[in-house]
Amino acid sequence: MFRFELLATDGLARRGELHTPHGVIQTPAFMPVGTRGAVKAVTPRDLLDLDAEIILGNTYHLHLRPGDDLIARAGGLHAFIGWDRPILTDSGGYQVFSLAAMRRITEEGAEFRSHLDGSLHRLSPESATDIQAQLGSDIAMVLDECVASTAEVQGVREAMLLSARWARRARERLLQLRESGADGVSVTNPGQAQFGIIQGGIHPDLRAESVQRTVEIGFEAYAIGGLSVGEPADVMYSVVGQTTPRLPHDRPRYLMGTGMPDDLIECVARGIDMFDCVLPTRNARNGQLLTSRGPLVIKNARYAEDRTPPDPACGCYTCRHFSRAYLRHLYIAGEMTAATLNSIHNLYFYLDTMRRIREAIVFGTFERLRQEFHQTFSRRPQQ
RNA sequence: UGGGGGGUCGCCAAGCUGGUAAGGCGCCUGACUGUUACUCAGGUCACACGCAGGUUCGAAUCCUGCCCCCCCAG
Repeated sequence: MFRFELLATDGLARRGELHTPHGVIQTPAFMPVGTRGAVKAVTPRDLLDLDAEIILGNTYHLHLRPGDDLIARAGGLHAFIGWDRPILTDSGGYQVFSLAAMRRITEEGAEFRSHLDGSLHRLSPESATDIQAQLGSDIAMVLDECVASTAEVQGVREAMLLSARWARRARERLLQLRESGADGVSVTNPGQAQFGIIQGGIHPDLRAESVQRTVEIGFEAYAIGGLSVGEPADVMYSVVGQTTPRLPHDRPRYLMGTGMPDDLIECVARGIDMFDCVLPTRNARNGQLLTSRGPLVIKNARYAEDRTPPDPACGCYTCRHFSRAYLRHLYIAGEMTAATLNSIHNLYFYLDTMRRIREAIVFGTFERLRQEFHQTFSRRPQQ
Protein backbone atom coordinates (compact mmCIF):
# COMPACT_ATOMS: atom_id res chain seq x y z
CA MET A 1 0.00 0.00 0.00
CA PHE A 2 2.70 2.42 1.03
CA ARG A 3 5.29 2.90 -1.66
CA PHE A 4 7.88 5.48 -2.60
CA GLU A 5 8.88 5.88 -6.20
CA LEU A 6 11.90 7.91 -7.10
CA LEU A 7 11.14 9.46 -10.50
CA ALA A 8 14.14 11.65 -11.12
CA THR A 9 17.14 13.25 -9.49
CA ASP A 10 19.05 16.43 -10.18
CA GLY A 11 22.22 16.61 -8.16
CA LEU A 12 21.10 15.50 -4.72
CA ALA A 13 17.59 16.81 -5.29
CA ARG A 14 14.96 14.11 -5.71
CA ARG A 15 11.64 14.02 -7.49
CA GLY A 16 9.33 11.28 -6.33
CA GLU A 17 5.87 9.95 -5.65
CA LEU A 18 4.68 8.73 -2.32
CA HIS A 19 1.77 6.30 -2.51
CA THR A 20 -0.47 6.07 0.54
CA PRO A 21 -3.87 4.55 1.27
CA HIS A 22 -5.48 7.94 0.66
CA GLY A 23 -3.62 8.88 -2.47
CA VAL A 24 -0.37 9.95 -3.99
CA ILE A 25 1.89 12.74 -2.80
CA GLN A 26 4.25 14.39 -5.24
CA THR A 27 7.65 15.03 -3.71
CA PRO A 28 9.44 17.14 -2.75
CA ALA A 29 6.32 18.09 -0.81
CA PHE A 30 5.30 20.70 1.69
CA MET A 31 2.67 19.60 4.21
CA PRO A 32 0.45 22.24 5.84
CA VAL A 33 0.07 21.77 9.57
CA GLY A 34 -3.36 21.09 11.03
CA THR A 35 -2.51 20.30 14.61
CA ARG A 36 -6.01 19.88 15.99
CA GLY A 37 -7.60 18.46 12.90
CA ALA A 38 -7.79 21.75 11.07
CA VAL A 39 -5.33 23.89 9.21
CA LYS A 40 -5.99 27.09 11.05
CA ALA A 41 -8.03 29.74 9.25
CA VAL A 42 -8.68 27.76 6.08
CA THR A 43 -11.26 25.17 5.03
CA PRO A 44 -10.58 21.78 3.50
CA ARG A 45 -12.03 23.22 0.32
CA ASP A 46 -9.37 25.92 0.38
CA LEU A 47 -6.76 23.22 0.79
CA LEU A 48 -8.12 21.38 -2.24
CA ASP A 49 -8.06 24.60 -4.25
CA LEU A 50 -4.45 25.07 -3.15
CA ASP A 51 -3.84 21.47 -4.14
CA ALA A 52 -2.39 20.48 -0.80
CA GLU A 53 -1.86 16.75 -1.12
CA ILE A 54 -1.31 15.97 2.54
CA ILE A 55 -1.80 17.70 5.88
CA LEU A 56 -0.62 17.08 9.41
CA GLY A 57 -2.45 16.34 12.61
CA ASN A 58 -1.01 16.01 16.10
CA THR A 59 -1.21 13.00 18.37
CA TYR A 60 -0.85 14.89 21.61
CA HIS A 61 -3.41 17.57 20.80
CA LEU A 62 -6.01 15.23 19.32
CA HIS A 63 -5.57 12.76 22.17
CA LEU A 64 -6.37 15.48 24.70
CA ARG A 65 -9.25 16.83 22.65
CA PRO A 66 -11.52 15.44 21.36
CA GLY A 67 -9.81 12.12 22.13
CA ASP A 68 -8.62 9.40 19.79
CA ASP A 69 -11.33 7.02 20.97
CA LEU A 70 -13.98 9.44 19.83
CA ILE A 71 -12.23 9.91 16.50
CA ALA A 72 -11.92 6.14 16.04
CA ARG A 73 -15.66 5.76 16.68
CA ALA A 74 -16.24 8.44 14.06
CA GLY A 75 -14.40 6.25 11.59
CA GLY A 76 -10.94 7.75 11.90
CA LEU A 77 -9.43 11.16 11.42
CA HIS A 78 -10.11 11.39 7.68
CA ALA A 79 -13.82 10.81 8.14
CA PHE A 80 -13.99 12.96 11.24
CA ILE A 81 -12.46 16.05 9.66
CA GLY A 82 -13.82 15.56 6.16
CA TRP A 83 -10.47 15.23 4.43
CA ASP A 84 -9.94 12.19 2.24
CA ARG A 85 -6.41 12.92 1.11
CA PRO A 86 -3.37 11.72 3.03
CA ILE A 87 -2.71 12.73 6.63
CA LEU A 88 0.49 12.52 8.62
CA THR A 89 0.26 12.59 12.38
CA ASP A 90 3.08 13.90 14.47
CA SER A 91 3.70 11.78 17.53
CA GLY A 92 3.72 14.44 20.20
CA GLY A 93 7.48 14.26 20.36
CA TYR A 94 7.75 17.92 19.61
CA GLN A 95 5.47 18.70 22.52
CA VAL A 96 8.06 16.96 24.68
CA PHE A 97 10.20 19.89 23.67
CA SER A 98 7.76 22.78 23.36
CA LEU A 99 5.85 22.00 26.55
CA ALA A 100 9.04 21.40 28.49
CA ALA A 101 7.78 23.25 31.53
CA MET A 102 4.83 20.88 31.85
CA ARG A 103 6.38 17.46 31.38
CA ARG A 104 8.70 14.85 32.80
CA ILE A 105 10.71 12.32 30.77
CA THR A 106 11.46 8.78 31.90
CA GLU A 107 12.62 5.65 30.13
CA GLU A 108 9.00 4.61 29.93
CA GLY A 109 7.79 7.75 28.19
CA ALA A 110 6.76 11.32 28.79
CA GLU A 111 4.33 12.62 31.37
CA PHE A 112 2.52 15.79 30.48
CA ARG A 113 0.43 18.27 32.32
CA SER A 114 -2.34 19.04 29.89
CA HIS A 115 -2.07 22.62 28.71
CA LEU A 116 -5.87 22.62 28.66
CA ASP A 117 -6.80 21.68 32.20
CA GLY A 118 -3.62 20.65 34.01
CA SER A 119 -4.56 16.98 34.15
CA LEU A 120 -1.79 14.40 33.92
CA HIS A 121 -1.28 12.42 30.73
CA ARG A 122 1.31 9.88 29.68
CA LEU A 123 2.68 9.32 26.24
CA SER A 124 4.86 6.28 25.63
CA PRO A 125 6.26 4.94 22.36
CA GLU A 126 3.50 2.33 22.50
CA SER A 127 0.62 4.62 23.39
CA ALA A 128 1.65 7.20 20.81
CA THR A 129 1.57 4.39 18.27
CA ASP A 130 -1.82 3.19 19.51
CA ILE A 131 -3.29 6.66 19.39
CA GLN A 132 -2.13 7.13 15.82
CA ALA A 133 -3.54 3.72 14.90
CA GLN A 134 -6.89 4.92 16.18
CA LEU A 135 -6.59 8.22 14.33
CA GLY A 136 -5.86 6.20 11.20
CA SER A 137 -3.40 8.61 9.64
CA ASP A 138 -1.53 7.44 6.55
CA ILE A 139 1.80 8.21 8.11
CA ALA A 140 2.52 7.88 11.82
CA MET A 141 5.61 9.24 13.52
CA VAL A 142 7.45 7.52 16.33
CA LEU A 143 7.60 9.27 19.67
CA ASP A 144 10.97 10.93 20.09
CA GLU A 145 12.65 13.33 22.45
CA CYS A 146 13.44 16.59 20.78
CA VAL A 147 15.92 18.84 22.54
CA ALA A 148 17.18 22.35 21.86
CA SER A 149 20.05 22.36 19.39
CA THR A 150 21.95 24.54 21.84
CA ALA A 151 21.74 21.91 24.61
CA GLU A 152 24.83 20.27 26.11
CA VAL A 153 26.26 17.48 23.98
CA GLN A 154 25.70 14.91 26.70
CA GLY A 155 22.03 15.81 26.93
CA VAL A 156 21.66 15.68 23.16
CA ARG A 157 23.33 12.28 23.12
CA GLU A 158 21.07 10.89 25.82
CA ALA A 159 17.99 12.20 24.07
CA MET A 160 19.18 10.64 20.81
CA LEU A 161 19.77 7.26 22.46
CA LEU A 162 16.44 7.38 24.26
CA SER A 163 14.72 8.29 21.00
CA ALA A 164 16.34 5.26 19.35
CA ARG A 165 15.14 2.94 22.13
CA TRP A 166 11.69 4.45 21.90
CA ALA A 167 11.76 4.03 18.11
CA ARG A 168 12.37 0.29 18.50
CA ARG A 169 9.47 -0.03 20.92
CA ALA A 170 7.21 1.99 18.65
CA ARG A 171 8.05 -0.21 15.71
CA GLU A 172 7.44 -3.39 17.67
CA ARG A 173 4.12 -2.02 18.76
CA LEU A 174 3.09 -1.18 15.23
CA LEU A 175 4.04 -4.63 13.96
CA GLN A 176 2.03 -6.14 16.77
CA LEU A 177 -0.98 -4.02 15.84
CA ARG A 178 -0.63 -5.06 12.22
CA GLU A 179 -0.51 -8.72 13.19
CA SER A 180 -3.35 -9.03 15.57
CA GLY A 181 -4.50 -5.67 16.77
CA ALA A 182 -4.64 -5.02 20.49
CA ASP A 183 -7.33 -4.82 23.10
CA GLY A 184 -9.03 -1.48 23.07
CA VAL A 185 -7.14 -0.21 20.06
CA SER A 186 -8.95 0.32 16.77
CA VAL A 187 -6.70 0.20 13.76
CA THR A 188 -8.63 2.50 11.44
CA ASN A 189 -6.04 2.50 8.66
CA PRO A 190 -4.33 -0.86 8.11
CA GLY A 191 -2.06 0.62 5.47
CA GLN A 192 -0.57 3.16 7.84
CA ALA A 193 3.17 3.73 7.45
CA GLN A 194 5.49 4.63 10.30
CA PHE A 195 8.49 6.94 10.08
CA GLY A 196 11.51 6.83 12.33
CA ILE A 197 13.13 10.06 13.48
CA ILE A 198 16.82 10.93 13.47
CA GLN A 199 18.04 13.02 16.39
CA GLY A 200 21.49 14.16 17.48
CA GLY A 201 21.33 17.94 17.46
CA ILE A 202 24.05 19.67 15.49
CA HIS A 203 26.67 16.98 16.09
CA PRO A 204 27.60 14.95 12.99
CA ASP A 205 28.77 11.95 14.98
CA LEU A 206 25.56 11.81 16.99
CA ARG A 207 23.50 12.19 13.84
CA ALA A 208 25.44 9.35 12.24
CA GLU A 209 24.89 7.14 15.24
CA SER A 210 21.20 8.03 15.29
CA VAL A 211 20.87 7.12 11.63
CA GLN A 212 22.52 3.79 12.22
CA ARG A 213 20.39 2.93 15.25
CA THR A 214 17.17 4.05 13.60
CA VAL A 215 17.69 2.57 10.15
CA GLU A 216 18.56 -0.84 11.57
CA ILE A 217 15.09 -0.97 13.10
CA GLY A 218 13.54 -0.49 9.68
CA PHE A 219 10.88 2.11 8.88
CA GLU A 220 8.99 3.06 5.75
CA ALA A 221 10.84 6.37 5.80
CA TYR A 222 13.09 8.52 7.96
CA ALA A 223 12.61 11.95 9.35
CA ILE A 224 15.21 14.39 10.58
CA GLY A 225 14.05 15.98 13.80
CA GLY A 226 15.58 18.39 16.24
CA LEU A 227 16.46 21.04 13.70
CA SER A 228 15.17 24.58 13.21
CA VAL A 229 15.09 24.86 16.96
CA GLY A 230 17.45 27.74 17.45
CA GLU A 231 20.58 26.96 15.42
CA PRO A 232 21.66 29.22 12.53
CA ALA A 233 20.38 28.28 9.08
CA ASP A 234 23.77 27.32 7.69
CA VAL A 235 24.36 24.95 10.61
CA MET A 236 21.00 23.36 9.90
CA TYR A 237 21.89 22.98 6.20
CA SER A 238 25.17 21.43 7.16
CA VAL A 239 23.56 18.86 9.45
CA VAL A 240 21.01 17.96 6.78
CA GLY A 241 23.76 17.69 4.20
CA GLN A 242 25.71 15.30 6.38
CA THR A 243 22.69 13.21 7.32
CA THR A 244 20.80 12.49 4.09
CA PRO A 245 23.70 10.63 2.40
CA ARG A 246 23.61 8.14 5.26
CA LEU A 247 19.89 7.44 4.83
CA PRO A 248 18.54 4.72 2.50
CA HIS A 249 18.31 6.11 -0.98
CA ASP A 250 15.00 4.41 -1.69
CA ARG A 251 13.13 5.82 1.30
CA PRO A 252 11.65 9.30 1.69
CA ARG A 253 13.43 11.80 3.91
CA TYR A 254 11.27 14.16 5.89
CA LEU A 255 12.75 17.26 7.51
CA MET A 256 10.49 18.08 10.44
CA GLY A 257 9.35 21.57 11.27
CA THR A 258 11.20 23.48 8.57
CA GLY A 259 11.18 26.24 7.49
CA MET A 260 11.54 29.51 5.64
CA PRO A 261 11.10 29.31 1.85
CA ASP A 262 14.84 29.44 1.22
CA ASP A 263 15.30 26.63 3.76
CA LEU A 264 13.09 24.43 1.63
CA ILE A 265 15.16 24.96 -1.50
CA GLU A 266 18.42 24.47 0.34
CA CYS A 267 17.25 21.27 1.94
CA VAL A 268 15.80 19.86 -1.27
CA ALA A 269 19.26 20.52 -2.65
CA ARG A 270 20.53 18.25 0.10
CA GLY A 271 18.14 15.42 -0.57
CA ILE A 272 15.02 16.15 1.50
CA ASP A 273 11.67 14.98 0.13
CA MET A 274 9.11 16.23 2.64
CA PHE A 275 8.64 19.28 4.82
CA ASP A 276 6.12 20.62 7.25
CA CYS A 277 6.14 23.92 9.06
CA VAL A 278 3.72 26.13 10.93
CA LEU A 279 5.52 29.19 9.66
CA PRO A 280 3.35 29.99 6.63
CA THR A 281 0.12 29.66 8.58
CA ARG A 282 1.23 31.09 11.91
CA ASN A 283 3.00 34.03 10.34
CA ALA A 284 0.00 34.65 8.13
CA ARG A 285 -2.06 35.05 11.28
CA ASN A 286 0.52 37.46 12.59
CA GLY A 287 0.43 39.62 9.49
CA GLN A 288 3.50 38.36 7.65
CA LEU A 289 3.11 37.35 4.02
CA LEU A 290 5.84 35.37 2.33
CA THR A 291 6.43 36.46 -1.23
CA SER A 292 8.89 35.80 -4.03
CA ARG A 293 10.88 38.79 -2.81
CA GLY A 294 10.75 37.91 0.88
CA PRO A 295 8.54 38.53 3.90
CA LEU A 296 6.02 41.34 3.62
CA VAL A 297 4.59 42.60 6.90
CA ILE A 298 1.10 43.51 5.78
CA LYS A 299 0.30 45.32 9.03
CA ASN A 300 2.88 48.02 8.35
CA ALA A 301 1.52 51.55 8.00
CA ARG A 302 3.27 51.97 4.65
CA TYR A 303 0.64 49.71 3.04
CA ALA A 304 -2.34 51.71 4.23
CA GLU A 305 -3.05 53.00 0.71
CA ASP A 306 -1.14 50.47 -1.35
CA ARG A 307 -3.57 49.16 -3.93
CA THR A 308 -1.23 46.55 -5.38
CA PRO A 309 -1.56 42.87 -4.46
CA PRO A 310 0.79 41.41 -1.85
CA ASP A 311 2.86 39.69 -4.51
CA PRO A 312 2.22 40.81 -8.10
CA ALA A 313 3.95 37.64 -9.28
CA CYS A 314 1.57 35.40 -7.32
CA GLY A 315 -1.46 33.63 -8.75
CA CYS A 316 -3.24 32.86 -5.50
CA TYR A 317 -6.83 33.80 -4.72
CA THR A 318 -5.72 36.50 -2.31
CA CYS A 319 -3.30 38.17 -4.71
CA ARG A 320 -5.73 37.97 -7.61
CA HIS A 321 -8.51 39.72 -5.70
CA PHE A 322 -7.23 41.91 -2.89
CA SER A 323 -4.93 44.85 -2.27
CA ARG A 324 -2.30 45.30 0.39
CA ALA A 325 -4.37 48.21 1.70
CA TYR A 326 -7.44 46.02 2.19
CA LEU A 327 -5.48 43.16 3.73
CA ARG A 328 -3.82 45.59 6.12
CA HIS A 329 -7.20 46.98 7.06
CA LEU A 330 -8.54 43.50 7.75
CA TYR A 331 -5.54 42.68 9.92
CA ILE A 332 -5.63 45.93 11.88
CA ALA A 333 -9.37 45.60 12.37
CA GLY A 334 -8.94 42.08 13.71
CA GLU A 335 -11.17 40.54 11.06
CA MET A 336 -10.72 36.79 10.87
CA THR A 337 -10.82 37.02 7.11
CA ALA A 338 -7.34 38.50 7.41
CA ALA A 339 -6.07 35.21 8.81
CA THR A 340 -7.85 33.30 6.06
CA LEU A 341 -6.66 35.37 3.13
CA ASN A 342 -3.12 35.62 4.48
CA SER A 343 -2.97 31.88 5.12
CA ILE A 344 -4.24 31.11 1.64
CA HIS A 345 -1.52 33.28 0.20
CA ASN A 346 1.28 31.83 2.27
CA LEU A 347 0.23 28.25 1.68
CA TYR A 348 -0.06 28.92 -2.03
CA PHE A 349 3.41 30.41 -2.06
CA TYR A 350 4.86 27.39 -0.28
CA LEU A 351 3.00 24.83 -2.37
CA ASP A 352 3.74 26.67 -5.59
CA THR A 353 7.42 26.87 -4.70
CA MET A 354 7.40 23.10 -4.24
CA ARG A 355 5.68 22.68 -7.61
CA ARG A 356 8.37 24.73 -9.28
CA ILE A 357 11.06 22.76 -7.49
CA ARG A 358 9.56 19.48 -8.66
CA GLU A 359 9.32 20.70 -12.21
CA ALA A 360 12.91 21.95 -12.18
CA ILE A 361 14.23 18.64 -10.92
CA VAL A 362 12.51 16.82 -13.74
CA PHE A 363 13.93 19.24 -16.29
CA GLY A 364 17.35 19.19 -14.71
CA THR A 365 17.21 22.90 -13.98
CA PHE A 366 17.01 22.78 -10.22
CA GLU A 367 20.33 24.53 -9.74
CA ARG A 368 19.20 27.44 -11.87
CA LEU A 369 15.92 27.71 -9.98
CA ARG A 370 17.85 27.67 -6.72
CA GLN A 371 20.05 30.54 -7.83
CA GLU A 372 17.18 32.59 -9.22
CA PHE A 373 15.29 32.09 -6.01
CA HIS A 374 18.11 33.38 -3.88
CA GLN A 375 18.58 36.34 -6.19
CA THR A 376 15.07 37.63 -5.62
CA PHE A 377 14.24 36.30 -2.16
CA SER A 378 15.54 38.13 0.89
CA ARG A 379 14.74 37.29 4.48
CA ARG A 380 14.61 40.95 5.31
CA PRO A 381 11.11 42.46 5.11
CA GLN A 382 10.55 44.22 1.78
CA GLN A 383 8.00 46.47 0.19
C1' U B 1 -31.63 79.00 38.96
C1' G B 2 -30.45 75.53 43.18
C1' G B 3 -27.87 70.98 44.75
C1' G B 4 -24.14 67.28 43.63
C1' G B 5 -20.01 65.30 40.71
C1' G B 6 -16.06 66.19 37.37
C1' G B 7 -12.17 68.58 34.05
C1' U B 8 -4.43 64.87 33.97
C1' C B 9 -1.14 62.22 26.67
C1' G B 10 -5.63 60.65 20.69
C1' C B 11 -9.00 57.45 24.38
C1' C B 12 -9.53 55.30 29.47
C1' A B 13 -7.22 56.32 33.96
C1' A B 14 -3.67 56.55 38.78
C1' G B 15 -1.79 60.45 41.58
C1' C B 16 -4.85 65.11 44.92
C1' U B 17 -2.58 64.20 54.08
C1' G B 18 2.40 69.54 48.54
C1' G B 19 8.46 67.70 46.48
C1' U B 20 9.00 67.97 40.90
C1' A B 21 3.33 63.28 36.29
C1' A B 22 1.94 55.31 37.09
C1' G B 23 -0.49 52.10 34.04
C1' G B 24 -3.78 50.40 30.19
C1' C B 25 -5.65 51.05 25.15
C1' G B 26 -4.21 52.92 20.65
C1' C B 27 -0.36 53.77 17.29
C1' C B 28 4.73 52.29 15.22
C1' U B 29 8.47 48.37 14.69
C1' G B 30 10.16 43.43 15.32
C1' A B 31 9.89 38.13 16.73
C1' C B 32 7.39 33.63 15.46
C1' U B 33 10.29 27.14 11.93
C1' G B 34 7.12 18.52 14.04
C1' U B 35 1.11 25.70 16.19
C1' U B 36 -3.00 27.18 22.24
C1' A B 37 -6.28 32.21 15.66
C1' C B 38 -2.01 32.36 21.36
C1' U B 39 1.83 35.24 22.60
C1' C B 40 6.14 37.89 23.28
C1' A B 41 9.82 41.96 22.79
C1' G B 42 11.01 46.91 21.82
C1' G B 43 9.43 51.99 20.47
C1' U B 44 6.04 56.28 20.61
C1' C B 45 3.27 58.52 24.53
C1' A B 46 1.68 65.38 29.02
C1' C B 47 8.88 71.17 30.45
C1' A B 48 2.69 69.18 31.26
C1' C B 49 -2.18 68.26 34.81
C1' G B 50 -9.50 73.41 32.02
C1' C B 51 -7.88 79.04 32.39
C1' A B 52 -5.85 83.11 35.39
C1' G B 53 -3.90 84.60 39.84
C1' G B 54 -2.17 83.53 44.97
C1' U B 55 0.40 80.82 49.18
C1' U B 56 5.20 78.10 49.34
C1' C B 57 12.13 76.90 48.76
C1' G B 58 8.76 73.83 45.84
C1' A B 59 1.69 72.86 43.52
C1' A B 60 -1.61 68.26 39.23
C1' U B 61 -1.98 68.22 44.49
C1' C B 62 -3.61 74.03 49.15
C1' C B 63 -6.44 79.05 48.44
C1' U B 64 -9.32 82.70 45.19
C1' G B 65 -11.85 83.88 40.78
C1' C B 66 -13.45 82.42 36.04
C1' C B 67 -14.68 78.80 31.97
C1' C B 68 -16.59 74.07 30.45
C1' C B 69 -18.96 69.07 31.00
C1' C B 70 -22.28 65.48 33.48
C1' C B 71 -26.36 64.13 36.99
C1' C B 72 -30.63 65.53 39.99
C1' A B 73 -34.35 69.21 40.97
C1' G B 74 -37.13 73.22 38.87
